[in-house]
Amino acid sequence: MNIYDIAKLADVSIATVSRVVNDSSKVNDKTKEKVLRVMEENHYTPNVFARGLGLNSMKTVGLVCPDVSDNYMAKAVAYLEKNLRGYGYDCILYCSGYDEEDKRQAVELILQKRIDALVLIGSNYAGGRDEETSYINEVAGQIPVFMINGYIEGENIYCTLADDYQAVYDATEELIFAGKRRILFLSNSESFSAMQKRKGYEDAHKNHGLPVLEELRLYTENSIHGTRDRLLLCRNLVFDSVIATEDGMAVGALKYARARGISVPGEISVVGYNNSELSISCEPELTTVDARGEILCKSAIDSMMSLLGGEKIRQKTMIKCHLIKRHTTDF
Amino acid sequence: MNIYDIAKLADVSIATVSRVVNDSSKVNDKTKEKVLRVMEENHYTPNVFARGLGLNSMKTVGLVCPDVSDNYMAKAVAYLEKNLRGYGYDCILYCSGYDEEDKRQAVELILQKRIDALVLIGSNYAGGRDEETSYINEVAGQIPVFMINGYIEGENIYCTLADDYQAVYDATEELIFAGKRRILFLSNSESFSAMQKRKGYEDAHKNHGLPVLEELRLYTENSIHGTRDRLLLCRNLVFDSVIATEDGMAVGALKYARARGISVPGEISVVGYNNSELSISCEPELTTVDARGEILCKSAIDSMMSLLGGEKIRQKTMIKCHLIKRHTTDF
DNA sequence: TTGAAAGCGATACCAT
DNA sequence: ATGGTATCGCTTTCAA
Repeated sequence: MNIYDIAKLADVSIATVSRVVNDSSKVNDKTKEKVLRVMEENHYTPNVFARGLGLNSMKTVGLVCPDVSDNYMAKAVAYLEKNLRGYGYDCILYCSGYDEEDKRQAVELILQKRIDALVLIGSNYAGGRDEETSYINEVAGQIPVFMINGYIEGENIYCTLADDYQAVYDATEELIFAGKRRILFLSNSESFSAMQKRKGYEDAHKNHGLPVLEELRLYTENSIHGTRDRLLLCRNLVFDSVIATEDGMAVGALKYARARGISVPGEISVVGYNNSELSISCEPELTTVDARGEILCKSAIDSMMSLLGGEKIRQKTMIKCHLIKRHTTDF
Repeated sequence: MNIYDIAKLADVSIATVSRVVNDSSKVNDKTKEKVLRVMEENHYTPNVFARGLGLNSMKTVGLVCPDVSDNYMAKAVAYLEKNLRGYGYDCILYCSGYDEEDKRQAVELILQKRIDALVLIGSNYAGGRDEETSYINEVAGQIPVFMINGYIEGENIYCTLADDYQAVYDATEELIFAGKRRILFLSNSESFSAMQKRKGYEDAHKNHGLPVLEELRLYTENSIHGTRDRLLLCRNLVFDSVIATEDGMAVGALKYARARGISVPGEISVVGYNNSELSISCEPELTTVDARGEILCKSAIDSMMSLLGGEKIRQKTMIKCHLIKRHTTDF
C-alpha cells in the first residue's frame, strides 16, 4: 500500500496525499478528511526510505558511546532516546568500545546512515592529543556534533559538560580541611573528564600549599574487585582518604579497607563519583559526586532542537556538579 | 557524489558501479579495480535511503526494551548492538517504558522504520493476558520477532529464555535443605519471568511438603532503599531467608537486616538475581543467580542470522541459569 | 562482462 | 485547492 494506491482510492493525486501526510495547509478540509479516512482504513504508513531519499534526512540522530552497559552512559542513552523521540527523532546506537581506532570507525560508520546529528556520549571522545580527535572535526563539517561531557573546540561542535574540575577540587579541599594529608587519587582513564578531575585534585593541593605526591596517584581498572586487589598489592602505600573518578573504584577501596580491617570513615574517608546505584549498595554508603548526567543531556537536546530549528546556540555549556555526602566521609 | 558521478569518472555505467558496490561476481577484475579506485578517491558512500528504497530494507534491526538504564537490559543492548553490527546490521533503539500502552506504541512506531527484525528485550513483553500481547503477534505477521527472556507462542516469534523457574526452584530447595522454613519471596512485577520465578519458589515448597505462605510473598519496587523501607514497615513479618527476583531488592533486604541489627548470613540468608555489580558492591556480597544474559543474546542473534539466511530455526530455546554462591548464604 | 532503462515511493515545483 | 511530473540514488531485469 503506497501513496499511489491511496491516491487512487481517495480519487485524488499523489500530490494531495503527500500534502495530507505532511499536513500542509493548502488542502480542502473535505478532501483532507477523505484522504485521511482512506489512509486509516488501509493502515497506510509512508515509506521512510522514499521519504528519506527526497528529503535527504530520516529524522534520526546517531548516538555513540563506548559502552552502554556502563551505568552513566546507559542513563544518558535512555534519556536522550526518550526525549529525542518526543521531538520526532529516532536514535540509532553504536557502541564504539574504548579503542581509538574503533571509536573513529564507529563514528565513520554511523555517519554513513545520513543521520541528522551526532551525539558523542562520555568524555572518552575528547582528551588525548588533537590528532586523535581530528576525525570529529571532520564529521562536524557535515552534521552538527554534540558532546556529552567532553570538550573539543571546533565549528559545529557543541559541548555540554559537568564541571568535574570544580567538583573534585571542592571534594579535595573538604578532605584537606578535615585534616587529611595523604589523599589517594584513583582513576582509570585519560579521558577529558579524568584530566579535569585530576587537575582539580592537584590544584586543591597546590592552593593549600600541599605537595602533590606522585605515589598517591593510582591507575586501576574501574572494577570493584580489580581495584581492591590492586590496592591490596601495594603493601607500603599509606593514605588517609580516597577520591575515585568512578564509583566502582571507590567501592573497590571500601572492599580493600574491609579486607585490611581498616574502618571507614573512621580511619580513611572515601569519595566516589557518579552517584550510581553502587554507591548506595555498598557498606557504608558512599559519598559521591553527582555529575548531573540528565541535566547535561537535557541541555544538549535543547541545543540540538534550537540548532535544527535554525537558531544560533552557544558551543560550550558547563553544569555544576553536586557532592552527595553519605557515610564514607565524616566532613 | 553519487553513483552517476562515480560511473562517469570510472567511465562505466551505473549498473557496473552498483555491481562493484555489492561485489557481485560478474564483473571484470580490471573494471572492478578501476571503479574501486575512483570510489576510494572520492570518498564515495552509497546513499542508504536510495538503497533502502530499492531493497526495501536497510539492514537494521529494531531493539525495544522498557529501560536501557537497567543494567540487565543495557548489557543485552550492548551485546546485541555490537554483534549485529558484526553481521552488517545497525540497531535502532526504542525505550518503551513499562506501561502497556507505551510498549504497544513503541513497537508500532519502530515498525514504521521498516526494520528487518524486531528484538524485544526483557520479560516484560510477555506475561499478563493474551489480549495484551496480541500486538506482538501482529508484528510477527510482517517481520520476525525475537524475544530475549520472554515467551509468546506464535508464528514467526522466536524466544530465547533463561530457565528462571528451575533457577529459583533450585535456590529455594537449597534453602529448604539448609533448614529454612520462612523464605521471603520479593518481586516487583508480573512479567513472564517473574511468574516463572514465583512458580519455582512455590513448587519447591510443595514438592517438599511445605506450605506456600501468602504473607511471605511481597511486592516492592526494585530499589535498594525502597525495599529496605518497605521491609522496615512490616513490623511483624518474620522470615529466615530471602529470595529476590532482582539484585536491587536483595540488597534492599541486606540493608533492612543491617538496620534491624540482623546478621547475614548468620540469622537470615539472602539470594539475589542477575549477578549484577550491585551483588558484589554490597556487604556481605550477594549470592545471586546468573541468568546468562549474554548467552541468551548470542543465541538470539544466531537464530536471527540463520532465519534471515533462509534457514528454518526453532522457536523456543531455553538456557540454564547458574547460582553464584557468595557470602549471603551459608549453604 | 557490460549497459540501458524501468522501477522503488516519496517530495516539491510549476501549472491550472 | 489540486494535479502533473521531474527528481532523489540506487537495484535489477533484459539485451547486447
